[in-house]
Amino acid sequence: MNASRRGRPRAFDDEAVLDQAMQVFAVKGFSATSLDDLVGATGLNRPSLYNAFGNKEGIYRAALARFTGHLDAALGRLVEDEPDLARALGNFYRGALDVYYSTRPPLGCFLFCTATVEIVVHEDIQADLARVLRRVDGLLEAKFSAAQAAGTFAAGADCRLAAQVAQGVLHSLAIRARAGASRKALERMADFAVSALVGYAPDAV
Amino acid sequence: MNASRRGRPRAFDDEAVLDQAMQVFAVKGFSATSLDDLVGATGLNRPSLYNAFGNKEGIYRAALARFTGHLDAALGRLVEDEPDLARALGNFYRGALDVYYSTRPPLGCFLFCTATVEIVVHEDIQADLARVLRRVDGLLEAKFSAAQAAGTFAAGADCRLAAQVAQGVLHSLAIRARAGASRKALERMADFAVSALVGYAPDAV
DNA sequence: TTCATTTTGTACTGTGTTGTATAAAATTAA
DNA sequence: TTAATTTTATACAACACAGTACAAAATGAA
Repeated sequence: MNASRRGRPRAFDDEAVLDQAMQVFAVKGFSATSLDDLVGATGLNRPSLYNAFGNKEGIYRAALARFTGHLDAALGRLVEDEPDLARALGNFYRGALDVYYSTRPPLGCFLFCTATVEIVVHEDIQADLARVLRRVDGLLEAKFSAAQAAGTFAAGADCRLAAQVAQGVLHSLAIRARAGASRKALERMADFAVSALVGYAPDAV
Repeated sequence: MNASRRGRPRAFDDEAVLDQAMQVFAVKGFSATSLDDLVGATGLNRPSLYNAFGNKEGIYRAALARFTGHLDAALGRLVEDEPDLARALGNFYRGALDVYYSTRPPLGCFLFCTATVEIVVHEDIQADLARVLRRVDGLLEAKFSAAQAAGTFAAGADCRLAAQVAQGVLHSLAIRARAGASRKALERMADFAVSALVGYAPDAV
C-alpha cells in the first residue's frame, strides 16, 4: 500500500535531504539556519520541504532523529558486542569520536552541541534530548551492571551513577571536539576516564 | 580622568545591563535573541546598546565575559581555598550547580549551553570558549598536581587528563541541568565522579 | 481519456531583523 | 554663557525571515 501512492511521486529521497539539512544545522545551529539555507543545501523548494517535514523545527527534529538513530545503533552495537567493560567503553568513545571528527572542521556532536540551546524554548527538542540522555544512561548502566555481575566491576558501586559519569565524558568530548581540541587529546582523555571508571573502588574515600 | 568624562553621562549601569541581557541570551541563545528582546530586557534603546557594546555579538560576548569572570572567580576560590582534593572537587561541582540551578526553570551553564553552537561560525566566541576550557583544565590540573605532591593522589596518574575528565563532568552537569535533571541527581553524579577521580589508581587495568 | 491526487515551482505576503540617521537632551570645558 | 562632546530617543531604511497561495506537472484510478 505504501509503494504505489496516488499523486505525483516525490523527486527526492527523504533521508538524503535530511543528511544535507543536518550539515547546515550542524554548522549554524537551529536558530541561525534559515529556510533559504535549507533550500540551498537540499536543492528542494520551500513547499516540498514544508510538505515533507511541516516546518523548520520539523526538519531539524527529523534530522536529529536520523542522527541519534544512527549514533544510537552504532554505539549500542559497539558497547553490547564487546563483553569486556573497559574495551566496551573504549569502543563507545572512539565510535563517538569517529562521528565528531568526521567533518572539516570537526563539528562535535550534532545533538549535544546544537540542540542544548534550544531546549528551553522548544519543548519537543527538550524531550528529544532528554530521551537520548536516558537511553545512553541506560545502555551504559546495563554494561556496568553486567560487568558487576561478572565480577569485573566493583561490587558496591552504583552502576547508574557510573553510567551517568561515563556519558558525562561523552558530553565533554562533544563540546571539546567542536571547540578545537585534537582527536588524539580526546582519545587520551577518554582512555583515562575508562581507566578511572573501570578501576573504581567504592571505599576509596 | 575616568570619573568625569565630557558629554552627557550614561543613565545606565553597564554590568546591570549585561546581567539583564544575559537572562535573555541564556533562555533563547545568541541567534534566537533579537535586538528587540534585548531592548525589552534592558530598558535601553538600540543606539545606547550599540554605542556601549558595538553590536549583538558584542553584547553577547560582554555578557559571556561577565558570566565567566564571575564563575571563574567563584569556582577558583572554592577549589584553591580547600586543600583536600576530594572536598575541593566537591565544592567545585556544587558551586557550579548553584549557578546552573539559580533560575526557574534551571538553564544550566550559560557558556557551555549557549556558546557551543555558535563557535563554528563566530570565531571570537570560539576563542572565548576555548580560553575557559584551558583555564578550567589548568585550575583543576594544579589541584591534582598539588594532591599528587602531597601524596593524596596516585603518583603515576596524569594530572592533566584527570583535570580534563573532571571538567568533563562539569560539562555534563551543564547540559543535564538544562535538560531537566534534578539537582539532587546531579549532586550524586558529581559525588561519584569525585570518588572515582580521587581514588584513581593507574594500575587498575 | 478523464478525474482525483500529490508534488513541484514561482511568486508573494506580512512580519521581523540588524543596524543607523538625525535631532534633542545633558553634561564638561572654556 | 557659549561651545564641544557624549548620550538618548524616535524614527526609519534595507533586508532577511518563515510560511503560503496558486497554478503547472506528474502520477494512479476509473
